[in-house]
Amino acid sequence: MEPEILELESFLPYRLYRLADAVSREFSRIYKDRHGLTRPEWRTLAGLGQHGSMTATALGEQSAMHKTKVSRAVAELEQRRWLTRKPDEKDRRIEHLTLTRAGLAAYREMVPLAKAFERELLAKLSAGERAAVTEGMAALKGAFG
Amino acid sequence: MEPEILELESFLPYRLYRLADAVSREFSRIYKDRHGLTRPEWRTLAGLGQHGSMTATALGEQSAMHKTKVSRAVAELEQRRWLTRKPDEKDRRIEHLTLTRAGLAAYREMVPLAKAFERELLAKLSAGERAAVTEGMAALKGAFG
DNA sequence: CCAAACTGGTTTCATTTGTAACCATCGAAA
DNA sequence: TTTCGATGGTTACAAATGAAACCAGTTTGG
Repeated sequence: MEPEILELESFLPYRLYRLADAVSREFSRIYKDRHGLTRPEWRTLAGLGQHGSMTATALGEQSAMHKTKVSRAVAELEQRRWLTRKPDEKDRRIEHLTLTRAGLAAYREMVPLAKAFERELLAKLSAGERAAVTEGMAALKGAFG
Repeated sequence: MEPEILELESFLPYRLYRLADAVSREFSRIYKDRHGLTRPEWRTLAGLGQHGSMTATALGEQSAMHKTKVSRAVAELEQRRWLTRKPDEKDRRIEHLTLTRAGLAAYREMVPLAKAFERELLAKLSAGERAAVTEGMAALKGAFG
């Protein structure tokens, strides 16, 4: 019997990973080069900018990060004085995280850059291709739960 | 002026990364749980299984790995006696890597599992969705170079 | 022929990551 | 109330990673 061969280049998990990695790496220049942020730090900033105030657990859920990543990212952003922690009144295990003025400023500076990045990427696609991207990703996401 | 907000959940780089990570993590069980391989090791195995014999540099190009990753993966697989190195006759810097019988056996065992994984994932999609995935990924890949 | 530039590959070091253990606090049940 | 299991979050430790330095060996240009 013919030995089976797997063509890595067309193997879905590989292609998907490679693509995400390339896009992500390119995008990371926006927060890494500019402010020396790591990805978890960027996501933390993005989460808090978007929602105003969150707990570490909520951050982890929203942005799909392990709690240790969140913990370290928060610690770093706190060092920079980009966010502050406020203990919860009722439950003393919980801390509410909020961006400081400086953190908010950084966030506001980065949002347009992020949007421009996405826009420019999508602008290279035809309308049909954009639709395919949207549909394909939604389908995969759905298929995966 | 209204402060701009970025919705992380619908931000393309984030969604893409998250999806790839989920798929990749799930797939990794096949080589990690079964043989304790890392991703670079799996890719090395896959590359050699597919092409028969390659240099480290070629491996890196084919499977998008940094040369240090290749170097370490190769060293580990050599330890396991899953591959051997043969120096090039003409150019003594180069080594030709080939799977041993044991390496090939592991490869042959994993290929059907990998294919089944992909097949089952795609089976959850409609024909149209599958087409969308294919088109969308190709478009993004093209847009990115 | 020889120095300089380049290439294949490894090693070193600092950083990032994941797992598991951990500490404190809370909620429920006896 | 006391105890026990869950939860929010941090820390410790080991493994994975990336950047840059490094060591051959090879090519190129003078």
